Amino acid sequence: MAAAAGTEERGGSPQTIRAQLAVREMLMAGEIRPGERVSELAIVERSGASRTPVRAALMALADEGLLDPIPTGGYAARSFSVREVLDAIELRGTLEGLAARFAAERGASAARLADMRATLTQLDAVVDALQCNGDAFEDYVALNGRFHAQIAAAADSAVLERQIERAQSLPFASPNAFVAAQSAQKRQSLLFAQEHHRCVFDAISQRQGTRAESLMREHSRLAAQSFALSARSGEALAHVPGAALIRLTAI
Amino acid sequence: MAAAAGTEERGGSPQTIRAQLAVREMLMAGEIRPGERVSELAIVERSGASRTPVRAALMALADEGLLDPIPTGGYAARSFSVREVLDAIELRGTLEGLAARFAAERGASAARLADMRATLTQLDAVVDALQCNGDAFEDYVALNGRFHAQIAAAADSAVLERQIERAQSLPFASPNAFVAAQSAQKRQSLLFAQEHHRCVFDAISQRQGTRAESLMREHSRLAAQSFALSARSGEALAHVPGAALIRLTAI
DNA sequence: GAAACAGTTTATGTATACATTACTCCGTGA
DNA sequence: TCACGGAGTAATGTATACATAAACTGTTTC
Repeated sequence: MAAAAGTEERGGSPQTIRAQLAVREMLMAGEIRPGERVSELAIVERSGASRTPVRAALMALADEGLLDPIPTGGYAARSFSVREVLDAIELRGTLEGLAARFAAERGASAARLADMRATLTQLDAVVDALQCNGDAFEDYVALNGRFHAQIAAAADSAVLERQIERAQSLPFASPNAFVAAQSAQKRQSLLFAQEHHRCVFDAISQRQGTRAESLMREHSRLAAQSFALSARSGEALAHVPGAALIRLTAI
Repeated sequence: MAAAAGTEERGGSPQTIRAQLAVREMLMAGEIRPGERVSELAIVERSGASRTPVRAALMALADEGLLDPIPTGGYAARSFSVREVLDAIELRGTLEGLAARFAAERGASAARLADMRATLTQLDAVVDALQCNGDAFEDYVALNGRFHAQIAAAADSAVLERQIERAQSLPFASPNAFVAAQSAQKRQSLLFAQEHHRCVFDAISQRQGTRAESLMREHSRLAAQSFALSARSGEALAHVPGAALIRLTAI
């Protein structure tokens, strides 16, 4: 379900999608371990689709970064180091920073700004609720993702939006989603994050491109720090298993 | 040949590569016009490969941004506006700016720095030669591409390097390659570009991350201006045909 | 006992046949 | 003349059969 939120309008044929989901499930369930070869036949048996759409699914997943092509043929499940995760977070922040700049310089429409403001208001409510219980965390993830997507869209650049989508599709773009709600410290960082969101929004609506960009990058640095902290405290493994990485977006 | 320089180690099966080349050739030759549907059967007849590898090739090209998926199935040749080209150039500059920062902050190895210095020296010679005749322009494109690739590699981040590769693979990332040599004004801009290259290199070797990043972004702005000028003077079309866009890298 | 070679098995690369869907064209009716 | 509908065609989606290459295992030899 969490995965579905990020892949709402995934293009592709029905059987190809089924095969993709099967691979994701197998990775989540740990049936395929990092570094291990992903056999076409195994996916065929699991998904019920034939080899052609399975091949298409594997190609797409490899392109997404979830699988690694093997030189002699076929694919292997990838594993990720903490440093790679940090790089991915910074990369995403850089791209979204550029988007924030574009949104500010090109002048986001009043309708877009209103939408973003609405999202921020909803986020406020969810963050408040999170101070009491952790149940609303899925909501936070969804709303946060929406806000970031709204900025990417406000940049009004299909080229950039596409690239951001790709950077997000990196499974490790922000894998701290599911740990972030665990400690009080993390909840506190969500308050900071929400403050950042508001600052970025203000900069965009005031057409301050440079400021919007640097704020967005600073925002991503918070996410990186938060993840680095988790990694150091053992909440995240040095080599995070692919299973845990399907989760999406936070901070 | 120019295309081959950028796609040296393209992975994939033999027949898939043949099919990809066939599509590129058909786009270059204008046999497929922007917006037009790319028929699988046409590629099959042209390339000699069967439908399975042709499908794989089309998927890869669509992923590269050269083709657009049609909702009901199949792909269409894309066309690009001047603004999209400018966005792509700025995007690439932003990513390479981040790479320059990483290279500076993480400390590129002496060997890497020596390699970059060697490339710069060769570039100097080629730029000098270009002041006399335009024959050496292919060399300039190749060397320039190598320098940029060296920076991407010096960042020592597989995640970022991969993303840069993708941004470069956008066919319109810097399509002014083949027009840049035409006028004396353009040749002059290559001198500026080379000056930028040296500045970026100095910043990296002096471990000045922020300066390296901003210099790289400024460098990309030069490329954007150069292209914008070409576009305004009619050297580039408002909607550049895909044919002209297979060319790679300049400035 | 270890290493190398050969045979077998299993995997992917490739080709093609079949099914299904979308688009087009022609005809009929208003 | 225009609009609606149906049939035909051509496209992609899917499945499977075949070819080839790689990996593994077993045996043999040093």
